[in-house]
Amino acid sequence: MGEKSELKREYILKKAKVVFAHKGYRAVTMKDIVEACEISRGGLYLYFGSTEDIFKEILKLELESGSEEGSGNLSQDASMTEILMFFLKEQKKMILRKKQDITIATYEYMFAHRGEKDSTEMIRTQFETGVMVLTKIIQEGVERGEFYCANAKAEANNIMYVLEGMKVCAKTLGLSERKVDEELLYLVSGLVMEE
Amino acid sequence: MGEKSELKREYILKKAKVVFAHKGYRAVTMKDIVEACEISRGGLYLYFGSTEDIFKEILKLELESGSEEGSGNLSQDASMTEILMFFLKEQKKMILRKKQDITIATYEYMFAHRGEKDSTEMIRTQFETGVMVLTKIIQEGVERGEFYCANAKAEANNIMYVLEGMKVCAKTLGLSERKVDEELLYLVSGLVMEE
Amino acid sequence: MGEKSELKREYILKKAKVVFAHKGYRAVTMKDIVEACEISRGGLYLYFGSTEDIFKEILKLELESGSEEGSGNLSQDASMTEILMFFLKEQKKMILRKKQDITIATYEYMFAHRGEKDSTEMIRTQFETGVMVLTKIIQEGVERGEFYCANAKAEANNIMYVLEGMKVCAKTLGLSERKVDEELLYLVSGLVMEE
Amino acid sequence: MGEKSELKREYILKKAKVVFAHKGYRAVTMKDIVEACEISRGGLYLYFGSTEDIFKEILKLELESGSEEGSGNLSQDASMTEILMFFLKEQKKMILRKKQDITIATYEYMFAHRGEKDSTEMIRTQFETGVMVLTKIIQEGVERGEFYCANAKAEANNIMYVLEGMKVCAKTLGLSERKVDEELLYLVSGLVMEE
DNA sequence: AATGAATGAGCCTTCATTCAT
DNA sequence: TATGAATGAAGGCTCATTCAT
Repeated sequence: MGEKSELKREYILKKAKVVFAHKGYRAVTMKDIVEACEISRGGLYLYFGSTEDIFKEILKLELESGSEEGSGNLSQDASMTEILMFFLKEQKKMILRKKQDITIATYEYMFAHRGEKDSTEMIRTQFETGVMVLTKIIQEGVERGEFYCANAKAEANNIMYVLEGMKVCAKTLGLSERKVDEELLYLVSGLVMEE
Repeated sequence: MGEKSELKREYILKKAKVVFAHKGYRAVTMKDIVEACEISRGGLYLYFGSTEDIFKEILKLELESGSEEGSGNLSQDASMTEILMFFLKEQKKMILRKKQDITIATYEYMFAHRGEKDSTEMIRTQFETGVMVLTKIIQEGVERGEFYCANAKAEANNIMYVLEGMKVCAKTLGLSERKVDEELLYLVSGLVMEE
Repeated sequence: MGEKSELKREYILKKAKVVFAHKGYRAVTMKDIVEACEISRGGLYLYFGSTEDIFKEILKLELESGSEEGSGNLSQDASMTEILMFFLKEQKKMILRKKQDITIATYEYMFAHRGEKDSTEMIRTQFETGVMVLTKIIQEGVERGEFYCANAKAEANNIMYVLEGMKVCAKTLGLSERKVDEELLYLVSGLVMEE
Repeated sequence: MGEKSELKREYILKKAKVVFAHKGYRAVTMKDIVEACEISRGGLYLYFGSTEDIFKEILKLELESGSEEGSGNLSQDASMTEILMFFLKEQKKMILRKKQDITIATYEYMFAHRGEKDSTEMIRTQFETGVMVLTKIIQEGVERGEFYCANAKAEANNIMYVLEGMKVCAKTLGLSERKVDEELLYLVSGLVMEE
């Protein structure tokens, strides 16, 4: 597979992502993707064998790009509160995002493949990474005297569950930006020293 | 449709619930349910017109039965801590339940019908009821001097998001009983006075 | 079968006729008729074994009632022109009739059973009766010097074909009352002496 | 869809026409056509979405081919009587035709879609064209002194109704060639001067 | 690499007909 | 007589997947 095919793969994934964002995971058919890509049925099969294959790939790219973002843009002498706020702001974006949002498809994918270790591995890793990052932030904050927290790890887990809860609520019940802000504020206010 | 058919309706719902618990919402076909019920194709259509109809009914019964449970079994002089623990223990059961568990199907149903107000109404109500109940418990606990909490409503919301987060994690990433216990303990420990 | 059942038969036929008038012949199902009659499925089968049975019966009654009408209401010293006009006016009613009109159903029935001698017998008889009646009218008119016609039988046939043609056109292409009047007038004007 | 598929479309239409000729319009199922064509169910749906689509197409072709025929084959110095006879002979063919005859299907189609303007448009046009052609023939015949007719338009309409009447009688009651000949002869004899 | 026609399995839905009550 | 639940056949439609070109 030369460069050219690699470009086509990416093209397909880009178009397919839109489809998954619209229709979720289970409802998407190879036909949907073929139509979105405006290529032939056979053509698609040269690159991907099933909607599952395609979605896995999209999900992988999504998670990779996600982990890259988290890093940059913060001046090195930022306070831990600032860093925490930044982390939460990123999460807020994901919770409220509408365009190119494959959250629902991802949940459906995981429901469909629950029990298959390697299908959910990526997501589990992402969650655990979140816990780790938060733990570090909180610990550092405590050490610097910015935060008060008796158990950083537990608090980190707690925050991650809250975020996950809001994510799923946003996609099912709907969630206003105000509600998200209130909740995130509450989380932070539980940590910072003035408590 | 007399008494007899009412029994059959219930029979179908019972069998169908097992199917939805196994396969989620979208993957379930009328054929699946016909086979689970060991009745004829046409026979099923006498009672329900689609998997959606059937699932809606199951969901309604589920939520109704859920709201009935919450009430009883607590002596009237129970401490608010005991009442909170009871509430959380019920939630824990739902988070970890394996048999007859239509959690995944319910999420899929909501994804499939997001945006349709009346389809998600029941669930939204349930969530809001949870918030209200928790708020009352916390307020009463604060008044009695059992709990410390500056903002009962916000804390109640926070707890509900955590519970939702754990519910969805349990169905996707998997969640051990120990993890759930740890988290619930952490939630309670954040409220009780010794803090 | 007592009186009571006879009444029920008639009730069913009355209700079924409305259904056939609405939906034609082929599209009508036993279910349609059951619903129109507001009786049970099994109940209908006690009286009729199929939509064909029912329609045959309706058609028989229709044709019988039709032949009764033709007779009355003309003073015995009416001119042949008047009698012819009366005949054509009756035909016109049938061509333009909208309510309780089973013309389309009848055509569909005959198409479905073409080749079965006894199914179409009634209709053939009706047509031939029409030819005979017209022939008599014309002959008598010629004898009385009211009409001019070299071949009464051929003219009668001709008129019957025109009527049949207008009937089918009315049900397919649509036909205004004016058009029918023009055509009937043309037919009569071809007969009366002033030609 | 290239040339090849166009061939297949035509192949399907050819086979389907036989089915419609045999079974009429309403009774024909996609399965019938699939079997007549010896292709797969899905294969048929690549070309046509319903029996209605297929029949519409067949009808269109039928009417187009019909209008082409009428033209040629008459020497330019033919008498109007000859031209009229030719026209009627063509009609006679259509009235008595047995093979590839979709007359019944066409009536059923119109009954099923009565009231839908564009579904019946083609047929209405055909009828009106018939009237126009006949009117011209008669007028010309009168001018040349071959025919006697006080009202060409009315006579043309009259003839068209007769033809329609015979067509529908042929498909319902049955009509012998002799009967048709008698009637057509009577029509002509009513026009030519010797009257 | 790419096309898109073709296949056949599978689900949805409706109906005529039966039968226990 | 009358009911209406139940059955199973039949037809509609869509989709994943293959394959000749």
